[in-house]
Amino acid sequence: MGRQRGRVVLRRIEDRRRRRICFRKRRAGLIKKAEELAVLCEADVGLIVVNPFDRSFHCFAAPATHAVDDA
Amino acid sequence: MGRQRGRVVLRRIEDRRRRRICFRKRRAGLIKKAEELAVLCEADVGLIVVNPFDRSFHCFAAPATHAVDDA
DNA sequence: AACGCTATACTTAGTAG
DNA sequence: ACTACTAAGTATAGCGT
Repeated sequence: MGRQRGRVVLRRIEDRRRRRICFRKRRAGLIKKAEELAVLCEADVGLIVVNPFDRSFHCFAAPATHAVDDA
Repeated sequence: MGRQRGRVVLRRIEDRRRRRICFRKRRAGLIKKAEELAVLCEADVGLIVVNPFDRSFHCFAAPATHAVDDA
């Protein structure tokens, strides 16, 4: 079980089912990384990912998670 | 050498120098992940990261890397 | 089709130059 | 302060459920 040997080839995944699964997993990973960058380094990060299967989209904006100094 | 033991704590890095180094490394990693998601899954991805140290920013838009069917 | 597992690949915190 | 190295942590491809 587990992953097979071999590097990830940077090319469109032709098989629709595998592409869909990969999308779901990597979108989650990307959003997590964006949140981490924003928190760890106090950076403003904006991210939008469009789901190619149903055209819905996920949006992430880091500034909202910062403490706002509006004194 | 190498990394010390311990999980990454999701909290602002207080030391400025370490925060700066972390920012550069993680921004590069995040952009790479965004590109991979776009190519592998043919998804539209938009990303903007503002450098908290000089307010410059990096922008990434995935649709530009897709083959555009404008026939 | 979505969720859990896990072997393997990838990222990165700290160090050295 | 940038580049390179590398140990250790993290993400994920393929499989099973």
